[in-house]
Amino acid sequence: MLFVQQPVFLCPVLNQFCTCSGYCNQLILPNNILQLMTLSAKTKHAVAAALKSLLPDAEINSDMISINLTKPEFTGDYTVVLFPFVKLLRMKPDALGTLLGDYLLAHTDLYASYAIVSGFLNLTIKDNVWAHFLLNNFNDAQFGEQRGEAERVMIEYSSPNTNKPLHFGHLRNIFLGAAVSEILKATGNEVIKANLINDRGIHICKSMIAWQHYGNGDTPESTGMKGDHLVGHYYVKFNDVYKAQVAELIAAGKDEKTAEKEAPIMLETQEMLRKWEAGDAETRTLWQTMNGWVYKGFDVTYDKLGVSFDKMYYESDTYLLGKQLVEEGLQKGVLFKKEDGSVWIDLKDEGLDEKLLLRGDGTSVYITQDLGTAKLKYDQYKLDKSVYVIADEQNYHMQVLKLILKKIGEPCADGIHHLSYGMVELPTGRMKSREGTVVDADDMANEMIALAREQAEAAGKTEGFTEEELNKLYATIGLGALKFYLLRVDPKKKMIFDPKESIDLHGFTATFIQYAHTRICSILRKENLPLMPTAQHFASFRLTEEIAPLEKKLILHLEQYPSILAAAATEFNPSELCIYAFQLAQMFNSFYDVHSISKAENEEKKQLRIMIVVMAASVLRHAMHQLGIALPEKM
RNA sequence: GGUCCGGUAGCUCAGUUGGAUAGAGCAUCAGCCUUCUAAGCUGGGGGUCAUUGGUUCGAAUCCAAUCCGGAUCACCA
Repeated sequence: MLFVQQPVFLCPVLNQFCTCSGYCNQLILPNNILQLMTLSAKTKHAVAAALKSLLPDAEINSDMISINLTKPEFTGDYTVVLFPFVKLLRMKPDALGTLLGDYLLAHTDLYASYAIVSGFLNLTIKDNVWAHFLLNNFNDAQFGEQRGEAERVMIEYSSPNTNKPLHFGHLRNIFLGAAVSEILKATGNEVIKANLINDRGIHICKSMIAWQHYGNGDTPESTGMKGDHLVGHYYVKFNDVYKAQVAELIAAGKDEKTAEKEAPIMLETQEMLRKWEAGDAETRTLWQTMNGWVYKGFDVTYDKLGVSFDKMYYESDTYLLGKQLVEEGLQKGVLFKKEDGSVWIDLKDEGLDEKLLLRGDGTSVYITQDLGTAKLKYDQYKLDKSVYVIADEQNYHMQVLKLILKKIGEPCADGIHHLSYGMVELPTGRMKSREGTVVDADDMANEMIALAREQAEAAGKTEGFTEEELNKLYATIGLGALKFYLLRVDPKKKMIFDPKESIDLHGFTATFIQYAHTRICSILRKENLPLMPTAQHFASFRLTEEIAPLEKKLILHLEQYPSILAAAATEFNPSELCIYAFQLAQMFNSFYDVHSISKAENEEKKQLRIMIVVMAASVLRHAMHQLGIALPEKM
């Protein structure tokens, strides 16, 4: 089995870390090293070595060598941009290109031909290099994965409040966190998936108060409602009552601020929070009961979405942490105390403001507990990295958090990374659960599954399935479409979702990719082959004919997968895999339309094409698996 | 007001450290099912890359200014 290694060798030609293992001074690399490098990397090395040999005096650094995929309208596979050298070497692009092209052809075994078009050297890779690549990798289910120095990474995501059900915006967070976890695992890291539940505070008490007053003893069992939805219902109820009371007080002559402070239900809620903090038995029991309902509801949703966690943190356990860190900071002189006893940090030198860390009465604020939790995580797991999947509205908060830890001298500071994502908005603006303008996560999932059913039935695709198989299939398609829809966009961009328009099952979607996969499965069934045929099946394969353009396009794209996966990992960006997989499926569909496998021109073509589609299906499965999307064999 | 993020086709989005004539999907129009699954394929129309200036062989990409949208700057969480 072949794995792309972590770049750990300092390459003498490129003067940077890469996979060449230091062999690249020699133009012909040892076979075992060659196999580990992508053709793009090999080409970069070959060009570097060629320039060094041809023009030993020229000062050429690796940044100047830019290797791109050749644009489809030109002949070639990889393109070397010649302009950066032109000025330095005082040579015309064509002359340099010829020199370089001839040298590469004479001294390496990779290129069949070259062409120079207005300053670009287009290199065509030999067909047998592609054939080798296929034979070596076509049935490697782990193609693209890395086994390097693993880092231990915690990824915190989801992190819900226990006063309402999950909504569409949470789904983006959950899918991002789950996908990034898988991507980091596939690139050689040890991943701990964590969920920090916000289970206490005034907002939790709001649903509790409303339930006490208006709940009539309702339970999930008595009403048949999912626990999180039942509790969420009373959260909305609280706000309705609160608004009415405030309006009443204003009508009675109070100003708005006073009215908001003095609304009876708000006073009751604050009293309840005080009782909770004092450990009042009755309050705690109610709190546990209602949170229990919510957790049961969340479990159902997480289970349906196919996500899980390795470690749960509860804010009721962690909210008192962090005070000790503040003490340390005071002793070190990093923090200071104001006259009223409150503790602050001065971040003006960093372009920020002063920030409060402890109130005058010694109680914590939001960021205090986050400081403590960051340290707790680090101490428990000795993390190299700690990733927080949190919406971009908290960019400032996370920046301050990291800065404070750094100033206090906590070792956990360096590993903290905020995976910031844009909010999902409705055409009318932000979703507000208080106002009931949310798209519920459970509803959304169910609607997507129903849509999958509707479209399958309309297309007459239900034959040959049992009812059970169909239900499973609709879930795979519907949830796949939902995940893909939320993951295909660059995380940092905000999204607008219009509930009136359903999520599409055509075009740039998971369904499109799933469909391409089922077509490949269908081909293999017809050929009586398993999804992963053995290498022996192709033992007699010899390439004698030219590889057709649509065949080559697929092979070339497959060869890119390891670098795409690696980029998705370093940038914490699953959307790169979405785009990659969609393009691969697209290329397959075009290929499929033109080249038959069952009726291939000859046995050689048949074998070549089978290797291509087997590998395409395998890479599609791998890429989609990272996103939590399954690919059915039939649909 | 300070800081940060964004502005690319009617809509939703791609566009690697600056590279060739700015690309997909949706929508729209025109074709393609006796042939491995048409949830598919092929083609057409559709662009002042917010604006202006700069940097250079070359700018959607880098710099500056301006305009528009959003987030944030609490002894809330």
